[in-house]
Amino acid sequence: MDAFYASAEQAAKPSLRGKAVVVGGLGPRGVVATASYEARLFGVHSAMPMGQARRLAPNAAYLVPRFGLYREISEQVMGLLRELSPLVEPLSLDEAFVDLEAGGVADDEASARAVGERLRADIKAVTALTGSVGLAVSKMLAKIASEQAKPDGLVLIAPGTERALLGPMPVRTLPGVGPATGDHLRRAGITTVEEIAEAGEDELVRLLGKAHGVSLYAMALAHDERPVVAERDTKSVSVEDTYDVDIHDRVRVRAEVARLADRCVQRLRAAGHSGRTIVLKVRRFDFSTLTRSETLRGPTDDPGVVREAAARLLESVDTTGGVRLLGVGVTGLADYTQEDLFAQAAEAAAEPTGEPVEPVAGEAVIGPETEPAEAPETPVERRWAAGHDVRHAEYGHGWVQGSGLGRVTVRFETPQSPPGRVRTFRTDDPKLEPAEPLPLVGGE
DNA sequence: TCTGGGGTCCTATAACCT
DNA sequence: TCTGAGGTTATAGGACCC
Repeated sequence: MDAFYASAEQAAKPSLRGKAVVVGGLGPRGVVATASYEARLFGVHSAMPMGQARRLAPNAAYLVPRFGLYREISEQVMGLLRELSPLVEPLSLDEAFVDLEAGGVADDEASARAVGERLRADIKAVTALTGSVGLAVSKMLAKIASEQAKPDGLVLIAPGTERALLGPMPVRTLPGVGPATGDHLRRAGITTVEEIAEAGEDELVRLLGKAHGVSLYAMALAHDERPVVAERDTKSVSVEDTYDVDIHDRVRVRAEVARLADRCVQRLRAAGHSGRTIVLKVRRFDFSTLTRSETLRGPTDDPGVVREAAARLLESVDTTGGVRLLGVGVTGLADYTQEDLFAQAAEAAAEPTGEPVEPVAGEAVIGPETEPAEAPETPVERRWAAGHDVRHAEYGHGWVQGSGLGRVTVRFETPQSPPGRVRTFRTDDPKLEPAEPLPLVGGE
């Protein structure tokens, strides 16, 4: 999908069509998730700090991501892909590989092109959004083709032309070459795919290590036999938060870790998993990041157990100087089964820990004397997140354009309406309530 | 106003086992 | 008994991807 989050917001909000739209974290430490093509003209791009984006494009619309909406659209598109082949490998909400050969829908260039164009038309009809299609003999080349096809296009790499096409491209084109590997190669005088091929496998292994060297050399020769894999099992579940202001208070750090552990377990359970290894992640004030992990004797999905392990891990970390991010994760996942529970209970009974599980009381732990004046509590008013849908008793459906100082500004429009009017209300206006996103297509 | 959140995979090292 | 080769696990860190 093209500029997926931003395009979805433009489809939902007629007044934003043709305008610069930036979707991402709006806090002081937010980064850009997606910029619309209009915003990209100002130099805004993914992963850029929001502050920088605002300097480059001060008049763009800045919105918080709405994953629920994106997930619904994603499922519609993945459904269309599965009509083409059982072998569909999603890479993210907005990207997937499809093995057309396995689907029996394309066996030559012309039929592949026809399938691709029909798919693009179907995506547009079903979602009101544009998608791009890359067609080639391997995953790597299909991906490169789809990048070239964006926005709203289709590119087919004809068999036999791969090496010639790849040769002059920068090394960063190849999957697995990021900033670090790119620098590494550049220092060795290698800047194009051609030069990787000329360097030879031995040289690449010497530069980058065994696995990376071998695979990169193969990619440079356009050799990529990786199969399209439909269902890949989840290997880990984690949650993390970056704080608007570094946390110095150790008591507060402990409370946050307990909160994150609970959230992580919620997600773990929702996915029907339990896990054996607990991981704590700490990013300090200077952006240095460290992880600590502990492997239990058996898998768990017990919040108390995860909380305790995370708390233990925290005790081995020095947080003086302040903490910017905390995270808690679980790996070594097992399917949640009744046996696991019994085994766990038996183990717990057989292995006295010496102290009972101390429930962490979240907010209650934070007393005024432990909380320096650095983080003023936001008043207990309703939060109106920029971009979220609302309904007003008189004016109907709209979305939050901005809020602050006890006021919230709403634009009243729907995916099918013309661009709408803006009105401002008090944040506690009883006629205003949060609403679900409306369908982008087919709404009356 | 520098730098999110959710993942995957690879590497190195140490401990332990055979 | 000592030494070594080689496997598996646990742990920590880093690169990369969207």
